[in-house]
Amino acid sequence: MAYWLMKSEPDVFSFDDMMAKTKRGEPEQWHGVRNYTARNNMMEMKLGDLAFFYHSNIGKEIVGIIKVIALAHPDSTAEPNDKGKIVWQCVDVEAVKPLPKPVTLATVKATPELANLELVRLSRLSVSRVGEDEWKLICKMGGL
DNA sequence: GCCAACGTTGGC
DNA sequence: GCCAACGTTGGC
Repeated sequence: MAYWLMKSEPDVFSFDDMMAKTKRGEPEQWHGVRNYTARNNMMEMKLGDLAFFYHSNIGKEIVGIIKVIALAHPDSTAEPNDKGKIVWQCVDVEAVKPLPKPVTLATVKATPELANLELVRLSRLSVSRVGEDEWKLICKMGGL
C-alpha cells in the first residue's frame, strides 16, 4: 500500500465538504488535475491507498485522511485534446477521518525528518507521494 | 499583491 | 531539440 498527499483549496472544496459527501454515500471524483506528474501519481494509486488531505492557500495544513475507492479513470470535466482523447484522469476518494490536531506547513518545515517531503520539495505539485515513515510521523504529530 | 518556482508553448 | 516568453500555483 502506498501513501499520498492531495491538495485542495478549502474555499473550493474543504475536508468538511469531503466528510459531508462521504456521509451521504457519495464518492468524490478528484477532478481538475491538469498536471502530468500529479496525474501519473493518481494513475499509480491502488484501491485502499491512503492520502492526506491538505488545505492549500487558506490554512496551509494537513487536516485529514482520505482513501482511494476507485482507480484512475478519465476526468469527466476534461476537454478532449486535438486527437479527441481525454488525457486527464482522476481517482475517486472518500473521507476516512480528520486529524485531531492539523499539521501545518510551518510545522512540517520545522521538522527535520520531513525536509524531503514532496509537499515541501515540490511545492506546486498537487498530488504527491508520502513515504511510510513520513506518513507515520505526520499521523503521530496530528494526534492519531 | 508580489514573487519564486516550475510547467508549457511556440519560434527558430 | 533548444530556449525564451509566458502562465499558473501557492507561499509569504
